[in-house]
Amino acid sequence: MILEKKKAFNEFAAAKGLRSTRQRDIILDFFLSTHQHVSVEELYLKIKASHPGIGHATVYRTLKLFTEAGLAREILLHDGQTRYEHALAGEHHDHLVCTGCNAIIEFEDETIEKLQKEIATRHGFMIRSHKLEIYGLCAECRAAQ
Amino acid sequence: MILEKKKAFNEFAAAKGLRSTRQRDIILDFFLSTHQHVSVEELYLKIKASHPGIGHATVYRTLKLFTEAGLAREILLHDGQTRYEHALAGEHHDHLVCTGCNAIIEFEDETIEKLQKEIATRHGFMIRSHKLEIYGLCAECRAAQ
DNA sequence: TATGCTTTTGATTTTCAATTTCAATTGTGT
DNA sequence: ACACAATTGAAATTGAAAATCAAAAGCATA
Ligand SMILES: [Mn+2]
Ligand SMILES: [Mn+2]
Ligand SMILES: [Zn+2]
Ligand SMILES: [Zn+2]
Repeated sequence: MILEKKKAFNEFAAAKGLRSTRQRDIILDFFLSTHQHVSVEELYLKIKASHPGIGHATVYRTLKLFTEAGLAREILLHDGQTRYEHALAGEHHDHLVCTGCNAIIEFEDETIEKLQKEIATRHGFMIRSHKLEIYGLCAECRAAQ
Repeated sequence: MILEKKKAFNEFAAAKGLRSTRQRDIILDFFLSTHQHVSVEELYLKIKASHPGIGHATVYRTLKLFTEAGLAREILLHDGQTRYEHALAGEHHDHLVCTGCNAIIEFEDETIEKLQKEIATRHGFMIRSHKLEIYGLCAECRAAQ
């Protein structure tokens, strides 16, 4: 799993003529070992603990590279922080976001996806991407009210 | 239409103990006479032309008030600028956003709304709001390719 | 292994939207 | 008119993200 992702990134880097650097290896290791939906700052701080030399800019740049390589997906929720999640080829999902505890629940709905395509067709629109986010309170936060 | 909105805001202001000010009247007039999905900066510049004294901060603050009052809805698309649209009581819609010409097409789909509720229920989640944005190219931008 | 060229890095600066600050101004009840 | 709280707006601040650029590192070649 992790090895496959590393291989995929190496192939992407080779195809693009990118150099292999210690920093990119470290950032990839940390990214692959995080939970989903990590923010750049969170990842940066985690890395900094054991690799104090690595800078903000490199983390920002490298996550963009991972996205380009298809390993990561950028998530922009309503809190002004860009987050990244692990992207799996051919996989797509949307998010339920708890405004109480910031938990994120993933879901997929084939019917919703299909209806979106129909709406786009009806308007002569060609879909490139979409985002569906449902904000509210998760079961625990509702109980804690 | 416009008079009703003004009345609605006055009632909200009265209930909240807000004072009636020249600035809020002006900003409301301009907001009500704009097209949909206006950014704060766009609205500020429009107002500034005839009312140079009005400041950024007041426009920001007042649009937040309109949102609280239910006259406006905040829209955060992928361009880093908060936009506001006219909110109509009981009305909801989502957006097709053209990345070519920045056109925004509105749509409603009862089935999608219903499916979202079902998904939320399945996860014990209480919905407070949601956003569905479909990004891509509108018919004209496709043709112009 | 050394050379030379190019990419990459990271401290720092810059950007930009949005918010905060706070002294001056304004609205409102008395 | 007065008192006092709310409001305003210029300016400063914030925070995320991008840009800058000299130094460091990677890599092809000798
Ligand atoms: Mn996810
Ligand atoms: Mn709209
Ligand atoms: Zn929660
Ligand atoms: Zn278009």
